[in-house]
This record gives sequence, C-alpha cells and structure tokens, in this order.
Amino acid sequence: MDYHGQKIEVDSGRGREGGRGDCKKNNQEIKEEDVVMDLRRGPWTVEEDFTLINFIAHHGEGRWNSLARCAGLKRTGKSCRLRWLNYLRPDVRRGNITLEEQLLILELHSRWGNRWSKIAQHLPGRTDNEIKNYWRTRVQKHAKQLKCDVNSKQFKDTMKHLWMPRLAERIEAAANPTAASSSGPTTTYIQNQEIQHPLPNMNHHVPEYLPIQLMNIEKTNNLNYSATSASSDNYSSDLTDGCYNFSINQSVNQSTNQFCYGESTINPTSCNFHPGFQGFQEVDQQNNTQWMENPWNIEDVCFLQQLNNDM
DNA sequence: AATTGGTACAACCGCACCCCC
DNA sequence: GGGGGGTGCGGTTGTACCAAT
Repeated sequence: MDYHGQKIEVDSGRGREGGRGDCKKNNQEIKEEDVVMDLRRGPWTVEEDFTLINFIAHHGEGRWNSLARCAGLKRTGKSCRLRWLNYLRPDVRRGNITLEEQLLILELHSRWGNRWSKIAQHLPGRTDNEIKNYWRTRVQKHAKQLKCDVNSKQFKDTMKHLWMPRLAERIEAAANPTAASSSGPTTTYIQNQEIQHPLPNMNHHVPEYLPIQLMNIEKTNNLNYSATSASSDNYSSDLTDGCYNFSINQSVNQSTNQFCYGESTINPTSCNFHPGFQGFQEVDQQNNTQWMENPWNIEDVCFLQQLNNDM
C-alpha cells in the first residue's frame, strides 16, 4: 500500500500476527463494555488499517474517539491513536536502530530516564514505543546478565564510561575505517542535536579503576562526541586470574578541552583495540547495519566488581 | 522433526494531565 | 472550581518468530 508516497506494509507487525496477541483476550476475556460498545481488541486487520489511513488522509488526525466512531472503526480512540502513531504514520522509521541512534538513546536516557516520548523527539521517525522496547530488550537484558539493576549507579557508570565510548568508537570506525586502525587522532561527529554534552566533569567523576583505554571524549558542540583513538604506545598487558588489572591516568587537555580518560594496562595489539572489541558488535549483512549486540565483556564485569568493592 | 528458550515488538492498561464547558 | 472527555505517557503482556538443542 502506498501512502503519501511511502510504502506501508499493512500487517500486524513484522509480517506476523504479532503484537500483544489479545486473541486470547478476544476469546476468553471479552469485557462487558466492549460487547455493549461492540469494540474490537487485539491485532489490527488490513481492512482496519486501510480504513484508518484513509480516514486520516481525508480528515486529519486528532479527536481520536470521534475519529474512531466516524471512521466506523470498532476500536477505542486510544487504540486508533496508538496504531497510527506507532505503526501507520508515514514517517515512522522501521528497522534496526543504528549505532548513532543507540548512542543517542543511551545518552538521552542517562539524562532523562524513562522519558521515552521525550527521547523519541530526538530520534526522527522513531516512536517512544520502539525506543522503550529497545531499552527493555537490549539494555535491560545486559543489566540482567551483569546481575545488576539497570538503575544502579554501577550500571549507569558502566554504560557511560564503557558502552557509550565504545559506541562512539564504533561509529567512528564505521565512518572512517582506515582511521580506526591508525594511532592518529580522528574525530567523528555523530549527530547534531541541540542537547548538552552528557559527560559530567571528569575531574570529579572518573573512578580510578575505569578500564577505558582507548577513548578521548571531547565536547565539541552540543551532542557531538568526538572519539579519539589512543596511541597503542600507552599499553602494556597484565592478565591476572582471568581478570585485568587496570590503572588509569585521567587528564584534561586544557587547550583542546579533551577529557583524556583512559590509560589501561591492557595490551590492545592482541585484539585490535581491547579485549572486548571484536565481540561487542556484529554486522547485519542483510541490512548493512551495525548492531551492538553484545557490548559487555570481561572488562564490564571487572568494572562492576570494582564499583561494588568501592562501595 | 520436535521441543525449548529467548527475543522482538505490537498493543493493551492505568494513570495523570490538559482543556473546555 | 470542578466535572468530563480527550490525550499522552510509561509499564506490562502475549505471542510470532527464530535459533539452539
């Protein structure tokens, strides 16, 4: 189906009869008021989608309850609104969330918490529902794997000081593959958004044990991370009992305003940048998108352990 | 081939807020 | 001021899909 020049797949979610699957509810727990009102629940049908799209195309959106009635849809106004905003709206972007979007989500969530709609405003075409789902399925999953609360300071620190810089690094590497393997500093601008830089003043919030070894994070303008690859000259390796010993050398370059946090004792030569580097992202060959599938590695676990010990 | 466990996500719910009468 | 309808938001749930066993 073409709508406003955009192809719309009218189905109930990724070509499957997915969604919440309230068929059960339809069969077993039909509410009395629904019977009275003759209301439908559960996955939307092609016909319903078509009706809703057609009606909005001719009459516009809003006043959802009356819209539902006038369109002849046996749905609540809320249901129509949700279906339109999250699925049928022509500017809804679907598909994998890009690395840039992932970084932006992490950053914005660190600032605003579960303000999904507010976060969604900064990701054009993405819905709050989609972002919320991303957070729950990806981020919370990793928190669970690390056996820590997603709202804990430990997890937030790990995210801020490990995951986000890694994402920035991956974005830089993707944008500039040759520079990623060189020792010279490079800069990547991720996305222009009118929000403030997420990183706190590193002078008073960098744990001594912070195991980041490869990044300089710089505030450029608003949300522009610049990720600078560190020189491999800084590294030596020291593995003890399956865990790493870290040392940190935090500094701030006054002239460039760069936070240079990270000089670990990990030898990067054995695995490109750091021990977890090869593991935390994969390339979706089909869609040619990068997906930070498993950002966590032994560093993260050690990082959390250190945080726990420190508390 | 069948089963199982994990993942993704559409769609629901309850609640709070806003606005109009 | 307050009552009611409309709207928006965050949390939750159920199930199709998929990979591993």
